[in-house]
Amino acid sequence: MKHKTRADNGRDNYQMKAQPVKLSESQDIDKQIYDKIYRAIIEQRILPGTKLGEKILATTFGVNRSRIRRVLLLLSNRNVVELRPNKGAYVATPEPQETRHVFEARRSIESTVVSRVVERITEQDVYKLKDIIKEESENLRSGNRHNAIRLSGEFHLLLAEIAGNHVLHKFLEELVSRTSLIIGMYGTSPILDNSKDEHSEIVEAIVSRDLDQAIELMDDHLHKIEELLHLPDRTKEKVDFIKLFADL
Amino acid sequence: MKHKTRADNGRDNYQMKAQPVKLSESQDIDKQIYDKIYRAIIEQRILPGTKLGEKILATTFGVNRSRIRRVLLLLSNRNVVELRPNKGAYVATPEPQETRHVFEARRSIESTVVSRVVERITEQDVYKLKDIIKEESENLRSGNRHNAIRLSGEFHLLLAEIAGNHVLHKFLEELVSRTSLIIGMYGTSPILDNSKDEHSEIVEAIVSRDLDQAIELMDDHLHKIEELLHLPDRTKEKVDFIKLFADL
DNA sequence: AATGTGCAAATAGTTCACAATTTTTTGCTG
DNA sequence: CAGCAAAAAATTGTGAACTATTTGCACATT
Repeated sequence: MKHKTRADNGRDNYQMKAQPVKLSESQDIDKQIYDKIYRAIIEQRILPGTKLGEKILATTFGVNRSRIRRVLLLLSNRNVVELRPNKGAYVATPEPQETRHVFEARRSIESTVVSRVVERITEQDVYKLKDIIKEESENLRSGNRHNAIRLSGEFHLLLAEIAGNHVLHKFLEELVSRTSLIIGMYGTSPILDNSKDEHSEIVEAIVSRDLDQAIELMDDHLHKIEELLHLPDRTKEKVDFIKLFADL
Repeated sequence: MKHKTRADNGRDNYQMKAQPVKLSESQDIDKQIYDKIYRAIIEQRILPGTKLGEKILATTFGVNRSRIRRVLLLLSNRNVVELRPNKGAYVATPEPQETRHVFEARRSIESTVVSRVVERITEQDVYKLKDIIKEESENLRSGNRHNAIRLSGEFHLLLAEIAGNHVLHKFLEELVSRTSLIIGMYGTSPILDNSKDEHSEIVEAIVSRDLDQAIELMDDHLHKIEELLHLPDRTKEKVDFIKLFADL
């Protein structure tokens, strides 16, 4: 009961500051650069293993090298970029083994996501989901692979958004991008082709509020992608000493 | 945070970094500082909201300020620290709402973890788990709260390690530390007291290979913690405009 | 031809001074 | 002495110079 005279002038003082919120400039710049590099990687415009030199990136984006370093550090923290000390930053090259872990994690998280989505989905959300699927198949038909890849990821991320759990959404963001890298390395063509239909089925199950069915479809979908990967058979594989000992 | 390689079983994957690799020196320093700050936070030696000044940290650890900045950036990327532009770094202060998301994510991930653990657990693992539980209750009895908190988290992380999925382990690491912060802000005393018994029950269910029971116990355990939190009722709360708009 | 050595260029990593911003202190006024 | 404003101090943010390490290349050696 300390704020007695809030009726008149007190209140106005606070609200004066309201409008000009203006996020800190430099944080924005960092994020923009981060997003651009991130996007280029997950759309497979830059392939796994490619070196990301600091200088060239700095001049490309017209910023100081230290900014680039900061961004690369964060990208590496999300396993999209690999930082080799004194060597530089490289687009991450997921190991075949990593695949199992990533997909298991995805199944775990996305089944929870689907449960929440079944509870919370609105009509508007359905439109958004169908929009993405439509775009996905259009881009696929017109041969725009880059967009198709991104969109097939965004379908899953939109679900996480609808689920309304920020934590799960953020985790899934990382998993989706790692999946992109994995597909970039070991993917086969049917993966993207199947994707859009399976996405449709999942949406159908969700709108008919059939939780078990929706979860199962999601699970199958993720299993199928994993199975369609062409992982090198490590037992028969000829050892690539160069790569193996590159940094030891 | 650290897992010394389990000596024997190469049953999975990643031998984590063999002996003579010799990490780049400075990476090591960074990690040490990161761990120290991290630990201090999750053990609640530094409370949520505390400012982490760059200069004081730099002199404390006897390093350059830029090193501290790098570490703080990474800590903020894991939601343990909040970076307010031009203001500095602060120990994160989780919102009540965040709690729901964190616990939902934990239940999702840890039920998967438990499934894998039931499949893979060895006798040795059981010893390790029981060791932690024993230490937990000893520290609790002797009033060493800091250690008790950390150990109750490490129980869950050890399970994730046994599960053998690095991705889930890393996610859980973040979730456990955020849980520590949440308990630091909204925790009530019974949380830690119950913890060790519930951990024991979970281990029992796991060793008897009772998957359903194990999952249910884990789920209940996490639910119970969440329920024991004393979250402020946001709907009745008077809005503090000053604080709310402090930085806009 | 394959391996080794040394040097120069390129690249990554660190440091530090200064710029920008916030916080604290001080001093003034009613 | 409360309230405000200007000045001072402290802190965060940036960029560029400097150091350290790696890489590429020419040339020498066996």
